[in-house]
Amino acid sequence: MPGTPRVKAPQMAIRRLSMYYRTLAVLREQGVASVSSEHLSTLTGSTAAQVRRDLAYFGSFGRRGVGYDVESLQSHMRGILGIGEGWPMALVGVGNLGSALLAYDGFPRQGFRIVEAFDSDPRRVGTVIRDVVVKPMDQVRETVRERRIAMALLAVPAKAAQAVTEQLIDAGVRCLLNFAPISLKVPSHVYLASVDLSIEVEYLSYLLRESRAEDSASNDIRTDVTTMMPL
Amino acid sequence: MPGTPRVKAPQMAIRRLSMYYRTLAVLREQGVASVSSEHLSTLTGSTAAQVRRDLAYFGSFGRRGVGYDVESLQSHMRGILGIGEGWPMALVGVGNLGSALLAYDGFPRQGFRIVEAFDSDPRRVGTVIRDVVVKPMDQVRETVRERRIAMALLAVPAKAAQAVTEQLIDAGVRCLLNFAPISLKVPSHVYLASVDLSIEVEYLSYLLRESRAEDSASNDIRTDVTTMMPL
DNA sequence: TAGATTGTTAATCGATTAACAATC
DNA sequence: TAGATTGTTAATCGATTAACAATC
Repeated sequence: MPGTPRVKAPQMAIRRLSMYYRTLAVLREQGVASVSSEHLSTLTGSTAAQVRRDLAYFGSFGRRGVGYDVESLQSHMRGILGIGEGWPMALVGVGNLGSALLAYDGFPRQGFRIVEAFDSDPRRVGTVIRDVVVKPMDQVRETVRERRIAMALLAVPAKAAQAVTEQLIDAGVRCLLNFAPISLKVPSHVYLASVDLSIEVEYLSYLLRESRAEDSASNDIRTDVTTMMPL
Repeated sequence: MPGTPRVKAPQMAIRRLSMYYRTLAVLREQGVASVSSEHLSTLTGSTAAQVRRDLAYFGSFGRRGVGYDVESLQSHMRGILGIGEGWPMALVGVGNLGSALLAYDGFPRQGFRIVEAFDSDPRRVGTVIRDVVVKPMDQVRETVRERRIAMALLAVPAKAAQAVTEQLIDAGVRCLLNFAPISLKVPSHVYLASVDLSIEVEYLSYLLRESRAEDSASNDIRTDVTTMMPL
């Protein structure tokens, strides 16, 4: 059964695939024709073993003793990740973040396009951002169904997120990228990824405190000594 | 040595701590005084065993047979994560995304505040967004040092990201939250977290393709049968 | 005391790393 | 052929889950 992975690839391996893809695109622009797992690993901050292991989940794309053809490997990654298929996406919530997502050029560059936007605020409904007309929430169902939109971006307040999620799923959305700081419940046939800014910042804050706690732990010893010295 | 974890907590455990904290805040608003690991796990989409294991990395905060005091546990989480300490943050890159980050109220609500913003575009320099005056890049060093800013948000184009990163680190920044779609290289004393929208969307795209491939794999059988039928 | 629920230890699971035979 | 580098298997590492003794 070609195309079917023997063993399921770890989530992190898929994410690294995106990194490889991106790096291969840069190499290609630079006119580099061939790359080794070693080279690719230094460029992506991975290891050579991991690059080979990650790729092996999906097939064998290189030549022993030679390396990988940049163009061919890139197009394999492209195919696996579904890049450039022009997936239409819906955006719900056109506040500050939502507007920024509409304007984000990273999506169209990878072949993902926000083709519909919705908001519950009547003042926003009807406004046009980047050629997209903001529609009211009660048109979610019809529009998503009609345009067969499978992916949606959720940029609404935490309190509204679960209800909107259910609306979207009911309309046929299969993939959700959630920006609201809340853990959404979705049925098992729906895929969910989350971008949670608070979690990221708090994680950094934790690391910072921890490193300072370590510093002061070793400082304690010095402090102990210092207390024996006259001020 | 109190406060020092016996075993290092996994990165994911820290991130889940943020979720617990957030959920505890909601429970407290609702006037709930006590919570069990079981209850907390259903609210956060975790498991009871995981909640207890995660907390155990940092101490023992509950009472056997009773559960956890919501207020006390929340304040422990707050302390561990460094929430509410009023960390001042710098933002570099005041485009669409950067502006949205400046306006994002989730940061101040957790006690993280963007107090300085920088941009290389002279047209943006001098503009005021949410009481923050956008400064030119050549003031990064002085400003970050003077205000002892340890955390920075990076919302610049991928091509500029590495250079800006080095500028920030040179100025004394210890934590970076990167929004540019590139893998940054940082020295080991600097902490880095990344929000990469392309990776998230491509991950969802992969899952969607994979699920459809599985469908069509079973469809193949049906299709084989169908080809034997007259059109 | 009996029931509940934690904190912790041991078992399981999964992902990463290392090693190397295959082969260009 | 000798050198290089892949693809794959085995070893290691780390995180999650399950079980249960401690104890409220």
